[in-house]
Amino acid sequence: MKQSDTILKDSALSVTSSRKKILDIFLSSQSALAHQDIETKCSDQYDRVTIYRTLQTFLEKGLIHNIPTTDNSIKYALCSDSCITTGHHHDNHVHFRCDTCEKTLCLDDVSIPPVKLPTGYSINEINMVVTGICKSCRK
Amino acid sequence: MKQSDTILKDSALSVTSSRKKILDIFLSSQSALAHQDIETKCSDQYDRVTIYRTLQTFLEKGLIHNIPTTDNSIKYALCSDSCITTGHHHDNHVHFRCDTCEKTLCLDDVSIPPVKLPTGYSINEINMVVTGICKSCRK
DNA sequence: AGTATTTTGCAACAAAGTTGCATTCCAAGT
DNA sequence: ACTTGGAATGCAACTTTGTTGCAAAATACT
Repeated sequence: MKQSDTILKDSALSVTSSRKKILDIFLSSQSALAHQDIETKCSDQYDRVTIYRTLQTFLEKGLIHNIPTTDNSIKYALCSDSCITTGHHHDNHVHFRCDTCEKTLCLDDVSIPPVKLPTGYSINEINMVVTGICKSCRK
Repeated sequence: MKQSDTILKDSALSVTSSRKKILDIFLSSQSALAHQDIETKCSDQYDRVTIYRTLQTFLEKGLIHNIPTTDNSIKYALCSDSCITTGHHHDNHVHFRCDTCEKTLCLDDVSIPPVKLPTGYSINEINMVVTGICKSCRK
């Protein structure tokens, strides 16, 4: 696993303690995180504004991608390695939200099936979020 | 097209002017609406709180469904006729957000393609949001 | 180490959403 | 049509979430 320092440098970002911390939180998290989650995990170590700006920066640099939700929050998740290194974004995987543990996961191995739209529509991005019960909660 | 009165009664909701108004707004709208849109279209005729509660009620009764977004808002759209009358929810259609006009549409005729998840995951709901350029903006 | 540039924290603000409660409105039965 | 119980609304106050400007601090580069 890459170190946060290296990842930041590779993305042409200066290495600051808040960025490292937030990136580490993502690296060690199994599931997608909302701004609020980050704030909690930082144990109020950093200013709210800093977290907003850091997430914004990470998004712009393609370190993380966001996942649409229906609960007025935005979930963020690390882009996979290939996604980071190539620079070009292709979040072609399905997202899963568990109704039980309420975690949102990237199913990196499940790619979004093709869909055919009526004539006249051109496709830029496709997002697929599946809800249900996840593997861990199923047991 | 059903009258708002009838729809409300069919859903066992008492008929009030705010509910009728909000339902009418949905009935006459081509695209999905956010809370803010409703507020604007009501021209401040009703309290913000009333709109929140009305949308909540409509959601619970299955009159409308919500569409996930990545911009910290929730879009709501009318459920299709069959969806309303049967009572049982099956928003099996694809949503489209136009990057140009920024409207979000229900593509009622486009159903979500099946997706296969790894063993252990059970599916409850699937949401698919496609972004791109819509028919009207394409011209 | 010194310095230009970025990043951060603070303060103040704006917007979005929630809650409790008194008042008003609706619908069901007479 | 009138009454009345229960539901819906509006208001006020509040919490949470997100934004902006600016001074202070940290970073990267020579």
